[in-house]
Amino acid sequence: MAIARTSAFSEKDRLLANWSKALAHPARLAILKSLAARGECLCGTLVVDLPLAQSTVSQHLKALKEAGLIQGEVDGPRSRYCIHRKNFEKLMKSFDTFGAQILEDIKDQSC
Amino acid sequence: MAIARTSAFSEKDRLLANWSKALAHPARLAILKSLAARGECLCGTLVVDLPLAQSTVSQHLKALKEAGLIQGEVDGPRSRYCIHRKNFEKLMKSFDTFGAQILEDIKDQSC
DNA sequence: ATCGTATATCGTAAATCTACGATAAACAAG
DNA sequence: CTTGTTTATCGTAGATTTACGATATACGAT
Repeated sequence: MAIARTSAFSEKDRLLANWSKALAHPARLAILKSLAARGECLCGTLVVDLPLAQSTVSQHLKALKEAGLIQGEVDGPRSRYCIHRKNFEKLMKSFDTFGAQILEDIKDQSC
Repeated sequence: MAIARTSAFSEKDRLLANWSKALAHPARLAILKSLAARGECLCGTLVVDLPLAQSTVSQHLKALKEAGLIQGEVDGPRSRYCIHRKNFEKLMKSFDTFGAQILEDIKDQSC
């Protein structure tokens, strides 16, 4: 972004845009799917699943965590992650609401 | 991005990530909502709705068009845009499928 | 205490994104 | 044909993203 102009938009739009950004990389989608399929899992497990360096995976995990979509707990020298169910549900609901409104609005349009 | 590594991921994930990226800016969300609410509309109309310069709005429109979420037709010296209903429906379906799978996977998990 | 393992963070480079003004292009109107 | 209007594109600056290796940190094990 340049000279972040985002403050000029609605809170709702900014939130949804932020969540979209969290999903806007295939590695992060893959991480979410992996976490869901495996239950909770260690960073190291994700690293072997992904074609990325350990530090890069760690960075993507941080992004997902900051977006609130996953949570992590320390387990000895390891980190165990899992999906933040409540927030993930909120995310999906937001998308759904957004999409439903659009589709409702255009349902009688010719274009 | 650096040295785009995206080719290493599944086609599906890349597609959804790409769509997410299209939604990952409040201006583009605002444009989609505006287009839906107004039916089709001119670039100029969007410009007055948004706190952005004309060239910036045009850039966002281009991004949405390249993502397939809107379509535009030339109308004299103007451009008239509207939502690409079919692709938008696909987008929503993709999100829904993705989210539903995750939620299904984690439904019995304690985390 | 030392060593090994797992993960986060730092530093950095390249790519991309976002924004703007300036300009080009396309057309209607006169 | 010239003028004015509308939109796209170009050039550019600054911020952010993505990636990696190297290092720091945290802890278990010996």
